Amino acid sequence: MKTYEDLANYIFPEINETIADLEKKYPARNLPEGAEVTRFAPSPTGFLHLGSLFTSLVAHKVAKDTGGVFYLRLEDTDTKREVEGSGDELVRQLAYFGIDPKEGYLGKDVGPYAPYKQSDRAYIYKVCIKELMKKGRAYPCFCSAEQLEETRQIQEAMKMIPGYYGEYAICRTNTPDEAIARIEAGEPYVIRFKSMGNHNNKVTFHDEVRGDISIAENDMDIVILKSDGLPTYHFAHAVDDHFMHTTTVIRGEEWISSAPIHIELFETLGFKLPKYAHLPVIMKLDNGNKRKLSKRKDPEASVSHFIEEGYPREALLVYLMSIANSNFEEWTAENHSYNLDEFKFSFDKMSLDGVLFDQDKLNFFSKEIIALMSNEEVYKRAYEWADPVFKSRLEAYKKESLAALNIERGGEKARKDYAAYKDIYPIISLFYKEDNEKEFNEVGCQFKPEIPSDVVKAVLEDFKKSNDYTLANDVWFNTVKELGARHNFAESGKIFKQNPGVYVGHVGDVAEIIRVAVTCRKNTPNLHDVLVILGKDEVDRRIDRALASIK
RNA sequence: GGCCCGUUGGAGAAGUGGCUUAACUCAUCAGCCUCUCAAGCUGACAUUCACGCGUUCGAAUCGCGUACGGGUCACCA
Repeated sequence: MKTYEDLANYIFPEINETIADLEKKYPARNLPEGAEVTRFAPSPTGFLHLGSLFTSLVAHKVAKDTGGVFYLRLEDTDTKREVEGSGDELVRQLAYFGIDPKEGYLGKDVGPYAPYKQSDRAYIYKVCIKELMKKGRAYPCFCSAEQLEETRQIQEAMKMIPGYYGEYAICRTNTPDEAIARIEAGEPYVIRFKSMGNHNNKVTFHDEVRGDISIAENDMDIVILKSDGLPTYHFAHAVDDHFMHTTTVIRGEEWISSAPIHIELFETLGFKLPKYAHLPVIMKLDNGNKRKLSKRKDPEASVSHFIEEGYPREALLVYLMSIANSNFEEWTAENHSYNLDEFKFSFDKMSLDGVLFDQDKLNFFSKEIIALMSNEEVYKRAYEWADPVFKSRLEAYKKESLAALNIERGGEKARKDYAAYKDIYPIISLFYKEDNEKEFNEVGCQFKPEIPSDVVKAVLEDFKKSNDYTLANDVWFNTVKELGARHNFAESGKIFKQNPGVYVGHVGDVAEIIRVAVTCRKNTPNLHDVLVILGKDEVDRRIDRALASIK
């Protein structure tokens, strides 16, 4: 007649340590009162999700604000879904956004509570499971997937709660002798937790963002060790967050419903329950319905999308913080700052329901942030982001590019042309000869059809002669007005409208003729700036080209 | 379907029983400014807080019910 102790020793002969030994190995952190230990615990199944960036931003911020520790733990227990190399990619992308854990799995283990990769922690989980088994709170289960599915169907037909619990947990009543015999016979098995909970009782826990939540107690004998020898999320969460001394578990709200499992696990293992903060998910509107951002359907679900589009890291962070704390936007206005480090985050300023991802708002913040940078900074960042063609232009036309990026930069009324680095090239390509040539060949110079071509010609020829680049903008523009007057253009749109039939057009039309001739576009930044940056020779060259094209 | 969470304008929200004729930001629309664009400025945009009933002298704020939305019910996290 074998005991559970015998069973535990039979299954885990190599485990000699106990939970008490682990406690000594991973002692409490030495941190001041109030310092929070948080973590980001992604599974390496693909690239960083926007929601994960959101969660890690908050976790990082909480640790930073309180002088605590933020670490990264890699939850790679699902070997089937694991994507090769995505763990390192995750770390890299996080770093791009300034979320740089000092501890954890950072390409390699860094810190005193290593290993930080769950697949390297099998031994630790087994120590805990062995102890649980000795107490009769864990047992091997031999039920096959088919068997499980069958009972689930029976339960559903009887309108019972589906799952492995109570009388349906058939393996929990196996004697240690039976269990050993079946293992000996080579039957595959998992280890389940023996729950003592009662579904009719409620368990209440405190959530940092939602307040008290009460849910039915857990009564499921959940799997804690899979047949591949790795733990399930629930068990790994309890063990790791305990031994790594996490003080606040920050995770998505999809975990709320499994909190009772975690609570029972912590209690049974004799671990102190951490604080919990369940964050709202980021959703999008799809045919009038809110739904969670999906990595497959929505490019914006993946953080790499924003990197590819060339959004400044600050923009995304500021946008996410505006979702995280409703008072953040007011704070930025009052303090004239987008510096997240100076802002104090708090859980009770967090919205409770899932927010819709708002591209317009992101663009708004991004335009503001780019407008606040120096032209050198924008140049540098655009260069880092650029594809080979844009890169080569930035190199070949460094002076012009910097000048173009400097047009109406700075001050309260700064231009806000760019929401992302990808917006820059299409606008400033007018300064690049090759691109302008291409544009000329494709669209030519589309002058206003109302203005006779001999007038256009005359204006351009006159402009070539009379234009003075050394004048300041307003003075220069007066010379344009005078030029217009010589060719019967009104000096303002108002005068033109008041005297129908008297003029060929007004200054605006004169400016447009020059603009179109020089840039092949109807919309550009301030003409004077454009001309000065291009320089007399290039402007004359383009005007001649335009003149030659007029029939 | 059970359980949990939520519901203030197109979006994010402030609001914690009288100060609310419901802040602020984005978007949208209109006007101004203006050489076009981008900005900037001014104004418009919820007589109403999902709906119903109730508590109260008084409710977006409290209670109950209904509806709707989201989450979750794996050897996935």
